[in-house]
Amino acid sequence: MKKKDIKILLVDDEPDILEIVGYNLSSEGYQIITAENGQEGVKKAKKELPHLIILDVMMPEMDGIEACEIIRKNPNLKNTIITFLTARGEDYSQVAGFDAGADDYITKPIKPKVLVSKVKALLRRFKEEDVADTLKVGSLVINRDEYKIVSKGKEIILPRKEFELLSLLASKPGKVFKRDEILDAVWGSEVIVGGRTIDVHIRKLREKLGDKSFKTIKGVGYKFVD
Amino acid sequence: MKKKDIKILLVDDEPDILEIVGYNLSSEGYQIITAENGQEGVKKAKKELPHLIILDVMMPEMDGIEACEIIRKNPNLKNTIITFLTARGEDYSQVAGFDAGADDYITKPIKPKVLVSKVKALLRRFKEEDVADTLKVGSLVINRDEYKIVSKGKEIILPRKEFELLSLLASKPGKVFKRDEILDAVWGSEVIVGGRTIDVHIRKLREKLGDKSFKTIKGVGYKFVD
DNA sequence: TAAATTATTGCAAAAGTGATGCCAAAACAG
DNA sequence: CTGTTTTGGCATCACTTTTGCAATAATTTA
Repeated sequence: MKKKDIKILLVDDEPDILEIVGYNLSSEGYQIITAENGQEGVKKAKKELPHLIILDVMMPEMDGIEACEIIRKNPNLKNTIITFLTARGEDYSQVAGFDAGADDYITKPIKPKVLVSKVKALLRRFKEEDVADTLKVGSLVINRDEYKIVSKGKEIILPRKEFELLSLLASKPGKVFKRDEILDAVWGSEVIVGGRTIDVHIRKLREKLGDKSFKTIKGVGYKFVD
Repeated sequence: MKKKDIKILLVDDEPDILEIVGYNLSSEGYQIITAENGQEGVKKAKKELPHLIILDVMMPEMDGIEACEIIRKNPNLKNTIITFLTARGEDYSQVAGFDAGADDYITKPIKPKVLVSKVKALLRRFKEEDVADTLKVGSLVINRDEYKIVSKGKEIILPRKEFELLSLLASKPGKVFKRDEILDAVWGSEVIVGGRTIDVHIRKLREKLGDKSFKTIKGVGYKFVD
């Protein structure tokens, strides 16, 4: 994974901090996303699935601790690195922070050099392959490595064929896949299966993920919409 | 083992000390972790498995001596180097410290140059291979060098194949390893073994480490979850 | 346009298939 | 000789596929 592909989410209510931290990290080549309070932070974390989150402890609306706890509960963010920003001497914050699931903390005042090297150190955990090969479509996250999907925050385990069918359809939301395209991709060109087989699998997916996600185009095939 | 991979845990209740020592060591390229009291120190030591721990003797909550004793009892930290920070002239501390299992001590006031060279000297003991090559996953610690694992505080000896299988699966918790990936990695691509061999080893691991840690994805492979 | 015909898809239950768990015993290695 | 690894044979269970029919939509015909 290249530096450019690494997303860092910055959450702080002070624009100055966002500015200085953001500047230093983006000039290192990282992709920076910012949020100005805990709620926005949580929202963006879920949406962007960043690799590292830097979270100010003291914030209006929702403080960093609470945000951290919420983020950690999301199965897609379980492995995201979270580090707190705390004023020096705020003992309490640090302990509570670790309890909430933080990986590290950075003390203010911030020294750019220290910050950057800390971030590098934290990200070093990720080897290239460690970054999950995930596909995100609407409220749906498909994780090919772990062979699981997360829909609306809930993990769902799918059998093999259903998983592959879903992966195919969700790979291009809106696109209509013809029945023989589906057969080719999921079942392979050699295998001969009856015509009703696809319907049945579509039906299973509809049961598990909701009716409206899969649309039938009569005489043609199916498509996935989010 | 590279410098960047060496973790040093700093435990001191004075932020200034953490600051100055941390700064000097991290600019030498070491990875620094800090804690502000003994309890937090012990917690982080267990979590991070640092290679060197610098421990202030006088601290609220839990003093350095006590922390040191606790740390030494943990099988995963048996070989960690522990050095005390003591005010000059505190003879008593030094003696008690060695009893508690410390390897060295550093006297305040701290001179950066002395500190850095002392740390280097202490770490020099480690030849590259000596640094325990451990992998920590949830309540499980895998020590590739010593060919043993520690699960929930208990040491478990595993036969070679079982150990390698576990290492592989635990190297990426959550990731599904396909049967042929497993065969390739554990048995090697030349060796041909029957299909039931993997099951049997998985079963052994389940017996020894608990059922729920290993999940079967039918038609795909296995994954480890913590 | 309405009704009838035909093609296409939805659905549920049943049957089929194959992968996995498990055991006991053989082969192997130290 | 002891503990580890591999194998083969079943039993089982989960997933896949089939099948037959109902429902729906498209097409034709009156």
